[in-house]
Amino acid sequence: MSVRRPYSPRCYTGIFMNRVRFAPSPTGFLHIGSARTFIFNWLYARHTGGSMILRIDDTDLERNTEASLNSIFEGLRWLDLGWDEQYRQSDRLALHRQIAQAIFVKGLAYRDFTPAQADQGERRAGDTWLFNPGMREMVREESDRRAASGDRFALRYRVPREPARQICFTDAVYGAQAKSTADIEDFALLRSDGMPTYHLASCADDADLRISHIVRGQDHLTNTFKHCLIFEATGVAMPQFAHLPLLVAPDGTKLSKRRHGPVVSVTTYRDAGFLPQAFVNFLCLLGWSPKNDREQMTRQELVEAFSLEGINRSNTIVNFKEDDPFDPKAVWLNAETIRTMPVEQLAELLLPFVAAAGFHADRARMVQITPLIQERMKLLRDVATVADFFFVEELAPYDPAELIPQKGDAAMARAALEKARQSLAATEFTHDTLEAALRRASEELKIKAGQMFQPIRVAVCGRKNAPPLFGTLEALGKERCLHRIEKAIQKL
RNA sequence: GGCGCUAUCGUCUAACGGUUAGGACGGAGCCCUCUCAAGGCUCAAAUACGGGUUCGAUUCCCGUUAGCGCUACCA
Repeated sequence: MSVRRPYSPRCYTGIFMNRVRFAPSPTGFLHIGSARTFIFNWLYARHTGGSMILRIDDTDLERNTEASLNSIFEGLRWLDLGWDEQYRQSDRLALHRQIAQAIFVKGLAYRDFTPAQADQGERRAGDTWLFNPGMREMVREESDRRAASGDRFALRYRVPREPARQICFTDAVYGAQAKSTADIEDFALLRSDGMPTYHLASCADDADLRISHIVRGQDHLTNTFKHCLIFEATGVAMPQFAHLPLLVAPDGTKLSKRRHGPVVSVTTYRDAGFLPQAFVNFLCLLGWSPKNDREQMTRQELVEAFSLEGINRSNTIVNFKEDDPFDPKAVWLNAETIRTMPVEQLAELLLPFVAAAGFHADRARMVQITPLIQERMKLLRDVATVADFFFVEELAPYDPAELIPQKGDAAMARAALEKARQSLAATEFTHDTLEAALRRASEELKIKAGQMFQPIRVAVCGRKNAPPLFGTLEALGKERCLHRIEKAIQKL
């Protein structure tokens, strides 16, 4: 968990410094949509030299879980972006109640003693509900008397009616927005258990933390009118809003764990061997573009290129399938990142995946193997399927027919392997000498080089498709290669 | 139902009213090549529909359709 840091000196330089926040509620694992929201906030903060604030919005006591909180921190830590300040809403309840009270005292909110509706299924969607009759108009004396007598109530915002008026704001992404108060219901500020609702807590904290830009999912676009009313009632300046298009599944429905499974969880990508840098790059491209056809970008390039103007307005499909849970673009970006990574660094990252697959390799060994598999991996976990034969003593059983070369037969395979055994036994195991020796051997046998190499490849790797032969032989070492060739000859 | 938002290749997207509608991923093919990759080249693939405005609409306006979001003490 990140330590709460004091304001950096730069923050003292002025009240005009941008302040953005990411405010997840700990009611589930870190969702990729949330991760994208975090990233966009972070990029905006870094691009403008502002501050990034993490605020845990945990006012829903019923649904909060410790596991979920851990998952959020785990996911954010993996993204490796960091933040400047950290808060927890549940530490700030006094502030929320104080703001609610202030709104109530101004007459802009009222007590609603109607019991909470448990039977929402009964309600027909046809009705437009605005407020509970009798509650909005209740005289203050009666309201006070019932409250004093212990009747439970929710505190509701008294949305202006008769005359209704337009609530307006300008969204940095969606442009000018307006909605009549005639279409806004008297939303709750405090629940009957005294806990603040999301709307109240969020606005109170945004105001108190002097958030300058609220960058969040488009599902909040219509909620923003309510938030405008709260900011107005509180008498603070409104922040700027920027709503992000939603991430949806290939069928167009909202991403959800229940329907779409682990593909919506950030840790799934981490565990499969995505690199945070590639994953962040991928998420940035969902609903934002630098408008210059750039796609592969470093973190620094993203910070420099990011702008709210580059954000799109339509929902974005995360293109996963039942049998292939990862968006091909994400996989490609990851593979590109793997390919351009320094060998030592990649080798280091691969070690835990090797261990997770039940193999053993030390750092030096991994550094030796990595160049051979680097451009053959899309995800770090692929090391288990691409390099398995480097890690085992005895190869898993394979079909001896694989040993037979193109346009050849078992006799040719046998001749090639026997020649190889003899030749390799007398050869120094370095790439160039191996190549020279085996090419010479194929010439002596009067067969094509490819017909010579395939039986050897299958003999030492246990399959036809494998890394380049000479480097592989070198990495495997003479003893092991000769042993495997011997076993292959026996199979024929 | 009400209110709001959105609509360019399969997907992510570009195109301050004038382009053969561009790029990327994925797909197909060819080249390279010891297999597989990687790399190079090529191809297929889009402005939801209908009206306007305009000399000219992907672009501006209206409508239709579709999708998404919000909608009584979830966030």
